[in-house]
Amino acid sequence: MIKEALSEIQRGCAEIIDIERIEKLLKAYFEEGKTYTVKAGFDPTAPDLHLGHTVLLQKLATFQKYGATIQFLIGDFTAMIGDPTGKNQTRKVLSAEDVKKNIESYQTQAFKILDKEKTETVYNSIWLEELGTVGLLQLSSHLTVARMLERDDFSKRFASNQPIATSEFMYPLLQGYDSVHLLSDVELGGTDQKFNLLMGRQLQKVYETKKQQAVLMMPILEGLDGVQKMSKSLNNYIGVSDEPNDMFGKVLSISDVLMWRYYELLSEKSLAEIEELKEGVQSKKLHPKKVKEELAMEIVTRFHDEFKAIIAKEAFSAVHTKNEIPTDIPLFEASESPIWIAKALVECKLEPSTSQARRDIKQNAVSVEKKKIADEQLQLKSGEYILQVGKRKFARLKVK
RNA sequence: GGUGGGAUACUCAAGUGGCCAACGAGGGCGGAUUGUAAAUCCGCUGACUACGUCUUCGAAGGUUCGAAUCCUUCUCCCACCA
Repeated sequence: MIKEALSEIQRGCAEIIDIERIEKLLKAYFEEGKTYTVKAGFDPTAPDLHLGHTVLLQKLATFQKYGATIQFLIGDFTAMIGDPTGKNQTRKVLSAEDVKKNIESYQTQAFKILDKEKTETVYNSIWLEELGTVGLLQLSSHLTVARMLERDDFSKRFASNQPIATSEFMYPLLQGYDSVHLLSDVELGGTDQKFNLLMGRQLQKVYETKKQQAVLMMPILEGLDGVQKMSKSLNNYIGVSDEPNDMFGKVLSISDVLMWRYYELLSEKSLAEIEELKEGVQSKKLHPKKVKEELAMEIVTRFHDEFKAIIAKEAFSAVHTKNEIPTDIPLFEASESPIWIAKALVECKLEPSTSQARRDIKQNAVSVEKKKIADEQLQLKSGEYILQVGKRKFARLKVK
């Protein structure tokens, strides 16, 4: 029982520090029903969650299954500094208002995965504001500049003469202090958080809390391109609020190699099952596309429901396999009649400019009513048209 | 505070008076192929109903028939010294 739980917890992890402690916590839970706390911090800067975030959330949900209470820490105070991790630039400071605004949307999305009953939401502004200047100075005496510069991201920035704000040095200390205050048993974070996470351990010791949190690090999920980390700014993400059709399509668009990564980190299937699928594909008993579809179904079902997932799958196959036109295309109304095709494409937001539209027409990428057009001077007279650019951009246009 | 160097399109990076809407690479987009996979090949990649016009090379002025390129001022960044 404990073993099973432990292996489920270990799955997909990049690194675990002090796994013995986790084992002890599990033992206490199974044998005596004792619960424990798992802390995870959230920087309320990105109100739109994507699958990269859910890797961590899913792991938290696993802990909840095995007796943990999640300390869902909103870094409303630290967000005002901005986590320097992985940044090569000083981050813009968020206003208190922005922070507040983001939290709500963040949580509604997070509770699609987490069990609300076993989650305790805490805000670090409460104790960090109380800390005061004296407390802050005491806290900062526990970390030397040399130690701080050991950190990869800082040392790189330092070496390449990029600015590092003094406040950024405070970030790991404050995050660590959160663990002191919350008496966390375990803390979860991304691999990029290692330094910050370990700081919590160290500070718990310094402040004699009689706890030393175990640290569990999850890998950073790659985005759709398979190379860079999933992020909104790189536009390579699958958002938890994406429409079913979009979500399904995006999963299908990832590469076969990346698919296994997603399986490991996002699927609920057991590792054994995944291994079986892998072998099936390798021995050519299974078509990789089928396997990918299965993953897409699972993900869409999680964030929407099974019915919608089935619809999405059908819509996908209609459009891409049978080459039909999707049913849910946006409708636009032309500003004039007749309207020049290039202008029409811009008005339907299929193209950013008439120049681009013309180029695409030249390249044989534009269809009207499923027929490729070659004449870039084409005028659309009154009627309704289905316009298409490339393989996946559609719009319906009404010309008066 | 002193002395030098730099800022070019989404990113990196050429270009030092006309041949520059600006080499090249990456990315992106499109076409062929396909499973909206990978790999490969080809084309496009400032705007404008366009063999032309307009706006772009940190900002503002100036010199010139003509400037990304020269001059002046300003802003930001960096190096070395203090």
